[in-house]
Amino acid sequence: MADINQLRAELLKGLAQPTRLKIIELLRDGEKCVCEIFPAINEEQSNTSRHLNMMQTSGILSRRKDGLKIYYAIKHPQVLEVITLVTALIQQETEGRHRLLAAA
Amino acid sequence: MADINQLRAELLKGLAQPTRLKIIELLRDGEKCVCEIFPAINEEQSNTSRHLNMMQTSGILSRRKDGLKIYYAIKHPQVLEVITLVTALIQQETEGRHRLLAAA
DNA sequence: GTGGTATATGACTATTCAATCATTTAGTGG
DNA sequence: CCACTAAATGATTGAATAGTCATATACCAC
Repeated sequence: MADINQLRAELLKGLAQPTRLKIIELLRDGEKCVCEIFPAINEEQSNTSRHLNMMQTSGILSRRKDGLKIYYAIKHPQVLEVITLVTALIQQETEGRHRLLAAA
Repeated sequence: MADINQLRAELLKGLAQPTRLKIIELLRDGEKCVCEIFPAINEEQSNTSRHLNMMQTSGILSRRKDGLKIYYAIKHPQVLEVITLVTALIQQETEGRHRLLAAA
């Protein structure tokens, strides 16, 4: 019996990192190769490659080979929905804190 | 200008851990005190306390004091929606892998 | 074949994280 | 005051993580 929370945690860990979130944002408008991604997010090629590989393994990204280049893309639209929800959550939190500050 | 991806990553990190996900599952049916939570998830009191504190700080849980006891609860329903999405994602992934295996 | 470009990987470092045990703090009731 | 219960915290350990640099691998064109 695979521990569902273990699987959930692994998937979520794939999203819970700023560099990886930057990559996902970049891939919103379609697949890109590594050579496009790493300059766009201003990270080392090797570091970018590791993050991409990690997200592909955990099912967040898909990978397509075309000659020399390897194209990565967001595999499931739900990933973007998760980010939307998280963003809304942060906004609510921020508003809550502002309300507290204003009341103080 | 606060880095939105930094904030998103911090929030997601609060969810991306099996013990914390177990706690969230437990809190689905309402607030519980630490003394109820740690035996239910079979973790040390101190470890449970750290996770609870961490999730409260990152805005995932709310905290209420009542005498000796401290009650934690899920603060925003979106947290549960995120978990629902992630679960659906995992299911799709698992199905995809089964299809590949069947085809092989 | 050579040379060049794209990606992945090995080795390493510094940091963060989860967990444990012992202790402390805070609240309750006698 | 004391004894007791609930929760948090200091100190520590081992494992995981993100990042870097150098190198290896894979593919293409000549």
